[in-house]
Amino acid sequence: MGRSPCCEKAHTNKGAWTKEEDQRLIDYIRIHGEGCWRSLPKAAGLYFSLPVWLLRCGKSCRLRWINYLRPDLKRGNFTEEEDELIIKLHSLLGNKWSLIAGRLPGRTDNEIKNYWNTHIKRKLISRGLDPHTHRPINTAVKASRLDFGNGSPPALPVAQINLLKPKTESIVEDPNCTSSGTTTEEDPQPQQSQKQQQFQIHQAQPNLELSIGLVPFQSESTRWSPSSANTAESKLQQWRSPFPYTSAASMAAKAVCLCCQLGNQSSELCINCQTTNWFYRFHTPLNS
DNA sequence: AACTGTCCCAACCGCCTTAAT
DNA sequence: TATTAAGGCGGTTGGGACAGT
Repeated sequence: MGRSPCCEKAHTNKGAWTKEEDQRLIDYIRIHGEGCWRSLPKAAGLYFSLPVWLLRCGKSCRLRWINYLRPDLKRGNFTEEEDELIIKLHSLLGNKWSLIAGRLPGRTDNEIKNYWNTHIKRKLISRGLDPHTHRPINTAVKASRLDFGNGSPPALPVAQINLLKPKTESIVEDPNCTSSGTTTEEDPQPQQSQKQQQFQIHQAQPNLELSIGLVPFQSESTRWSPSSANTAESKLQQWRSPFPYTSAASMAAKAVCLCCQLGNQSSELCINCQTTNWFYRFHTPLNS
């Protein structure tokens, strides 16, 4: 019945890896390649090997290889370009670290996750942006009241307006707020209850999950296929596909310009999007 | 020098999905 | 088809490094 266990859990090592363990793992993967972590520990002599008992489960081997030993890892500090790209990708994908890592060659999901929690969060806060929602912290509630200054929102193509329609449920979790509960830098809650706030914001704001379809010039059928439309990967694909990006910076910059295009079809990078990750234009009068 | 607090990151934990039996 | 464990992922934690007192 079922699979046989890869190792005896009671006899596995935990904690920091030794150089010897690392070397055995590297040697094995150099010869046999990645994959089949299940059989690796025994084959690599990491499991029940004498004279030194080095006991690691396949899961631990995989983690060690992916996050630390892989030869294609970049190491070193993140560049400004990488910072911005991570911020842009996070605004689209949320805490999908593996997807974000997939767009940053040489970086691991664990590395990006750590870097986000230790650096970028603070960076966004210092810019006055909520690291969960990527919206301006102080204007979030005010902006939710749909004050468009001249009394009407910026013009959007009809198909895009449909995509931006809020869901019909009265209270729905913000899809961009599914991140960890570890953050402690939250602003103090105002008098209003959280549910009331969610309701109010949700009533007034575009559905961010849907608004991610940043592909104004694709046909409706290719942009919104029901089977794939809701996955983070498909959103990213939709966002990325029309442009042959040549660098992280151009990729990130183009993403912002796309946001502008939602409103005015202009290829110019608007100043509001530059400073507020494009949410600005939906919440605040452009000329105020 | 010793202590304390903070930062950082490697590694672990637990859950969900996929695949083997 | 049911069962079971591997694989993969995001969240969390432990401990070393460092700075300040």
